[in-house]
Parts: sequence; structure tokens; C-alpha cells
Amino acid sequence: MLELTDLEGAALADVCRNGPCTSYAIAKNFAESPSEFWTGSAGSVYPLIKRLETRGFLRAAGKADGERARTDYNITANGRAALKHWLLDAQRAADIGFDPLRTRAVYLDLVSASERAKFFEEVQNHFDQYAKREVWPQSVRLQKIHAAVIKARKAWIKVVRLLA
Amino acid sequence: MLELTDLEGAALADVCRNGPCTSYAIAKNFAESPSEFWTGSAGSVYPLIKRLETRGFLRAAGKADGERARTDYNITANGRAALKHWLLDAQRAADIGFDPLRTRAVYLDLVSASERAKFFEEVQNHFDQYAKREVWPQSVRLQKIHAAVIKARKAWIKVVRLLA
DNA sequence: GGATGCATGTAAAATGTTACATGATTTA
DNA sequence: TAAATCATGTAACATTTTACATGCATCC
Repeated sequence: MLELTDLEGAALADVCRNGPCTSYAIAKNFAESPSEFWTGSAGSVYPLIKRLETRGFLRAAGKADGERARTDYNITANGRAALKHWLLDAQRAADIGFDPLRTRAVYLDLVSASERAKFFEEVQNHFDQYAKREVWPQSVRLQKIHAAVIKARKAWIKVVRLLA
Repeated sequence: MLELTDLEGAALADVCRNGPCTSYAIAKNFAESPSEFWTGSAGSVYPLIKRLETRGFLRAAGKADGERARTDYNITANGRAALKHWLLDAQRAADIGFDPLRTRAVYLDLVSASERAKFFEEVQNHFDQYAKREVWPQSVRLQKIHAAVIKARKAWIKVVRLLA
């Protein structure tokens, strides 16, 4: 089967773009990504890469002599097929996913107006801090996507604030 | 400790609003919610409610005589405190969470322009179907929130389409 | 009488987190 | 030479999903 979880898909896409590369490098990319949804911990990434190798989506590259011990992976033809299947899954992509603010918005009428006001003040501050962080300095394209993420979320916070 | 996961927080908020109610009813609310992030399966909800009871955030209500076997839960004072702590966690609420489209957008340059075009066409169709579904018919407030979710995501899909 | 809904749970499996553990190499 | 970074992994734990299992009540 070609089915991949979102973490697997993202990892596979990462190898496709940056490979050959080590599990360590992939984990680092997750850890440094602007999203905090995945930690990119060794405990998640190393077993995940092994799984992808077992399924034939990744292949360990031959190690160069005298080099320090490390395993570099490349994506295989089957891996490319699985990646495409995951990447172009429109049904999954249309899903609204998970948003901690949206989840809370539904219940914010359970607290007082002043508590809500204070809450949104703080959310705004945290988000401003987040928006200031520099991410993906290597790629103009990714910076543009990130700028769009920031802009869209800023507008969204504003809407929820007025609504909730 | 007052720490709650988002699923625990949402479940607790649900009991606070709709209680006394059964685990079954809470699970149903998750299953019927417009977000597909949590399935609201028995395997997740029943143990979760038990955990919240063990921690003293929920209390089983005395069952009425002659009634069919069921356990209704109420939120406790400690439960209210924990709920407030979760609900007003601004740092968590400011987090961008998980979005299957955003995750994919980062890698969409790995496929051709025509594949991208077809993908976005399909995403749009799936989302239009999703937007048509009637949700939360009981509450005007929740319907407003949902309408805002739809509107914001529509705009977001448009932006990603132009950008990716 | 059969289908649907209410109600409660468990078992196996998968996934992911935190924390632990080790050692080589590079940089300040 | 000490700290940081590269690199690989495991162990314990928690959470969640899918699937299974049961039985009562209500509606058509």
C-alpha cells in the first residue's frame, strides 16, 4: 500500500528534496520548522525512517570509506509514487485539521467577557512573538508561504476575537 | 496538576456545557463535530472520561431508579479550574496547530504545474462539499463560528493556490 | 420482527513523546 | 579543552485508532 501518515509523507518529501540525508537531518528539519505540531524527536523519526525503508520507500546509500558512521537515505521509485499519492491527496488536504484557537473558541462563552479580553490580548502577544521569528532562511519560496501563514492567522485571530 | 490535553479540555468543556451527560453523548459530539481531527471513538472517550473522573475533574451523578444502566457525569469545582486553565492557555491557543494543506504546500513544487492545478481543483471541490454540510443546528453562536471557519479557510486555500 | 439508536466497554495495534544513553567531530 | 553539534538509537509511557463484543430500548 501507498498510504502514508502526514508525518511519514512530510519526512519522505524531505528526503526527496534534500536527500541523500540522515535521519538526524530530517529530525532537525521537523524541530526547526515553524510548526510545533511535531517535535522531530529521535524517538519518532528514527523508527519512522526505518519503517519507510522496510516498506521500500527509502534506501540507505552506500557509505563512503573512512567517513564517520552515518546512514544516508535516498527516495526510491516506489517512494516517489507513495509521496505523490500523499502529497496530492485532495480530500485530506481539504480537511481543516487541528487549530487550538478554533477548538477553544467553541467554548469561550463559558468564561466572562473580561477573561476573554485578557485571553485574546495574550494570544495576540504570543502570536506577535511567533511571527517575529525568522524561519526557512534558505528558501524565498518557503518564506513566502510562511508569510502567508502568518497573515492568514493574524486575520483569523482577529475574526475569532470579534466573534467569541 | 491542572494540565489537560486538547481532547481532555474539549471533553471537559463539553460536560460543563451539556452535563450531566454520558460518555456516549460526549463521543457523539466529537464524532459529529465539523472537525475530523478526533474520531470520538469509544476507545478514546471512555478511558478519557475515566481518567478525568480519577483526577477529580468529573463526578458520576447518582443514577435514577428503574432507569436503564448509564453513567452521567458532572464537572466538579476542580474540573472547572482545570477547564479554565486549559481554555485560557493563550500560548497554546496562539500555536498554528496542524493543517494538512499547509503541510503539503511546502512540498508542492515537487510536482508539475498541471498536477498542482488538478490538485487544487479537487481540494476546492472537497471543501465546497464540506462547506455545504449543516453543523451545530442547535446553536446560532456555533454556526457563526463555523461560518467564519469556512470563510477563513476558503480564503486560505485561494492564497495557497496562488502561492504554491 | 428487524433496523436503528443508546450505552458501555475491551483488545490489539500504531504512533508519538520524554527521557536516557553513547560516542565522534568540530568550533570557540 | 570545553562546549556545541553531529549522529544513532532504545525504553517507558501515554494516547489514540480500529475493530470487536454485548445488551437494552425504541421505532417502523
